[in-house]
Amino acid sequence: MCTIPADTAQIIETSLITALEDRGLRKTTARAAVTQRIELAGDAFTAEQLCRELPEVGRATVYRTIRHLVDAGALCKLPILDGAPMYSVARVEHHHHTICSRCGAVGEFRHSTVERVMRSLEKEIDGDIVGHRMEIFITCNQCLAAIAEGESHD
Amino acid sequence: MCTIPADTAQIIETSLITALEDRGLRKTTARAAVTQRIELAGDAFTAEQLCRELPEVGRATVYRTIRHLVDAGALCKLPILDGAPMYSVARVEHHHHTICSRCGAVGEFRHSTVERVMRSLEKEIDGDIVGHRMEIFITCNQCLAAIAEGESHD
DNA sequence: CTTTTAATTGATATTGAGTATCAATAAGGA
DNA sequence: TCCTTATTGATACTCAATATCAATTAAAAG
Repeated sequence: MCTIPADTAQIIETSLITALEDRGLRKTTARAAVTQRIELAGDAFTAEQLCRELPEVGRATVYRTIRHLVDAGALCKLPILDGAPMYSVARVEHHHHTICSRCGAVGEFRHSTVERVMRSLEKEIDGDIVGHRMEIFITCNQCLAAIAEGESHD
Repeated sequence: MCTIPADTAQIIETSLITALEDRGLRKTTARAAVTQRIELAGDAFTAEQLCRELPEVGRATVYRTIRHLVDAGALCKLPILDGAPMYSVARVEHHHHTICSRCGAVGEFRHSTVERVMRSLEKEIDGDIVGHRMEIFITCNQCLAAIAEGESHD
């Protein structure tokens, strides 16, 4: 039984739910709630966060929907060094991520040089390159400001 | 009570156990067994693999020793996309990893261009860069050979 | 609109990785 | 050798994620 209240249940035509439909999956109330929430939040999130924010959707369904979105290439799975992986909406075809090591905010960037590095590495590497992953750890501007603010109060 | 048999218990002066001693940690039979095993194996490994291979050492101790080695910078923790992280001995100061997506073999490489890319990214990125991580997914030469072998048998 | 069929859901149980606890034990300096 | 403190490891626990499976729902067919 799906117990999603009417206001949450409203199905909005979005790219995430479309990504699921394109894979032959049904457009259900639960999936609409999950994809909508991801899109409205904007930020990166963990599976458990989503579960907490959507108590009306079962955990199993939240996890399944996330997996489908990752399989569809609509979400990126970011393995964090400690703890559960984070997910962020893939807005551009191929990109990398910045992660603020103070607040956890995730950003996206593209850089043509990275692709060029890959090609030049192909000679050095003992096999065929099939993919790569790169994360840059930063202290974001907001956190830098917060730190400066905190110091000025001493 | 430590129940490590005599042959496993032999304490060998190695860089890993030294890394622990340098941090003021005691040279114990259990830690010697763990570090020795890591060095003899050579390959990357998961914590659970180590536990299975060293049933005479308690799980808690295996996990604690790994954590100490990572803290000391003697081991690299590699977050794998699915499942438990892998660990590999850090042989050079700063480097990146290749991971064979077929057999899981982990290699190490350095590339000066990666550092140059970091510097050039500093302008584009919204904050201070404090670190980065990069993994290249490959099909290693052994796997390429195995695939070719398999195909020739059709 | 109703029927039909297969996909989907979600409460629950289960797995698996990793950590906390704490009494017993071992390391290593005095 | 003794003494103090770090270390160990059996156990219980937490947390993330998955498997199970009867009840429910989507949507295609009639």
